Amino acid sequence: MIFYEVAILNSPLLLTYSSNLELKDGTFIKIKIKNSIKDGVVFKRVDKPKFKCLEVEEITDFFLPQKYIEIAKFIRDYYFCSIGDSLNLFTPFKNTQLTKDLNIETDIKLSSLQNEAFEFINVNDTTLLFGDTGSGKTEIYIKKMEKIINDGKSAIMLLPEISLTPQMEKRLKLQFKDLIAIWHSKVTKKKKNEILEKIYSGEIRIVAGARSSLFLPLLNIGLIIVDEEHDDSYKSNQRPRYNARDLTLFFGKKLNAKVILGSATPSVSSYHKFPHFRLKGRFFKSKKEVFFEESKTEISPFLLNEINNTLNLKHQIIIFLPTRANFKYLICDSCGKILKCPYCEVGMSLHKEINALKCHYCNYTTNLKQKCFECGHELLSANRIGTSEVVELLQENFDVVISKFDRDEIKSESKLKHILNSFNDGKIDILVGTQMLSKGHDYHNVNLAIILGVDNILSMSDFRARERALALVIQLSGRSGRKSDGRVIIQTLNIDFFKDYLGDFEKFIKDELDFRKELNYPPFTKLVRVLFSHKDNNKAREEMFKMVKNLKAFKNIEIIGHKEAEISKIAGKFRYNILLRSFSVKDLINAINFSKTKYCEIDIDPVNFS
DNA sequence: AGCACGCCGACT
DNA sequence: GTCGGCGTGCTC
Repeated sequence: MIFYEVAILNSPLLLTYSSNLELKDGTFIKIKIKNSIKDGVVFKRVDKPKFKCLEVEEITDFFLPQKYIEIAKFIRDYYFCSIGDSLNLFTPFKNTQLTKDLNIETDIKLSSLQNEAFEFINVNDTTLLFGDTGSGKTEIYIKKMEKIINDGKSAIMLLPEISLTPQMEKRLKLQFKDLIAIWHSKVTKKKKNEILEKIYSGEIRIVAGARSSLFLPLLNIGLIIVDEEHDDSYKSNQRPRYNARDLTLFFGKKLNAKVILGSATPSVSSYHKFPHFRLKGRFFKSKKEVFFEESKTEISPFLLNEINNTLNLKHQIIIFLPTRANFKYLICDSCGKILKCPYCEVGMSLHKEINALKCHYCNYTTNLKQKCFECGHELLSANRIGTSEVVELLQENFDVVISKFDRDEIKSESKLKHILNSFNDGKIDILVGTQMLSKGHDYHNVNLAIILGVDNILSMSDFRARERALALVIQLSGRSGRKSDGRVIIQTLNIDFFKDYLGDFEKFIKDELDFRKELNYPPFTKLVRVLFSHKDNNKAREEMFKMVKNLKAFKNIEIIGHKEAEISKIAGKFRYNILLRSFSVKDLINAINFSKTKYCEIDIDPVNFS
């Protein structure tokens, strides 16, 4: 009998099992635990233990190569999860892969500037491709992928889930035919299995997809591209809270693959860390005019007039708002309290079209209440303005087709395709939407982009609020006038900020880096959030204090704050946060390892502080 | 006494 | 994670 330590997938356990056979580390097996069959991965061979142990139930032909196990260990150590949780991210390899020599040719011709970028990528392990909207980043990606395929390797291209646009898909499929697959959460299980079989057989050599694509079993990866690298959706918001963009660099080093990070509005930290190539200019030379309206969020007579003029010219309009639904909480006219979710400390959002109140954190839904929860008063009024209300308001003023474009409206991929097609075919005149609007969609005939409520993003208590707000406004502005002249109207009380930087994001990054250096913020330091959540409020608070006390014994780390979370309750659990900072990653990780308690969740490099 | 529920510790 | 043991507390 040979004994093995086995990592149980999706579990903190590492248990010992036996087998007559010699098993390689990384072999996927089935084992019995408390009389039920679970999936496990052979982690390492061990000596015969003192306790009696069970035999392995089944040995599969799935496995992870040694280098991937090393990556999994890194994820375990860096993001503070069990090896089982870390291994669970990966889709295993299967012993049938074949490598085929291929010679493909795309019909992409690069401009001389694009060729310069191509050469720049060749001489650097990691490149930040800082290219304006429409400057031709995708052509460079395609050309690079073509070369990788002809070198006998494979490639992964990461995109934010939401920006896996039908256009991008069409474009890649046109160039790479059956060599490429698209992978994201909305692909059906059946389709995913088909894709996997083709990855195993070597038919598929490129995957373009959301962050989970990084963990697919492509053989001999030579290139990993992270498009829209600034996007926060690369960060997972469940354990392990990894950031796929950051992990890409570790994958690149381990697998000896080239990494390209691309964005028109790169993150301040990527700009600081990696050599960049600047791609300026646009293919469709067009004029763009930016106007500011110094006001709070409202559809003003000025905006109505602008909309009217654009419609008269038979052009289309996009209108952005920062949150879905009506972003509208009900407030009691008598006691002034906001109607809150019974399970979360957040206001219930008004969804008029289904006559309901919804909690955007736990999804609790209730009928539209007529009375105040607190005092029973019957006159409730709403503050703030959301997509539904804008649609309603515009519909009263204009006899045109107006569609919503947010997470409530776009529930499936077919719905996304349908609305985008209708919009590009001119069947819809105005699109009113949230962040979704900004994600790389190619609207041909949009001449007016209206940006509302950006001050809500700018004023968030988060050191990246300025970066996020400016990037969003630039991305949205890029949606207007892609093939003809465009107008952009920004409603804000912070005109100076946008005026200074809208035309020069690089200047913003440089100023912001000075600012962050001064204030000891990333990328000059490392931040960690530690979250405590428990249904017993006292328990959650006490656990936080326990860890704060433990942490005080360690040097070179700073406890920036420890307090009740901004959203103090979600789904019935009370929440507390500790925010830590250090110049030394090592000291920080060490301190956490020796201070953490059972109920804490560690969030390294957080993007969300609430 | 009998049963439901929730907490906690073990699982190899 | 998930299961089962056990203690608390309520009902018959």
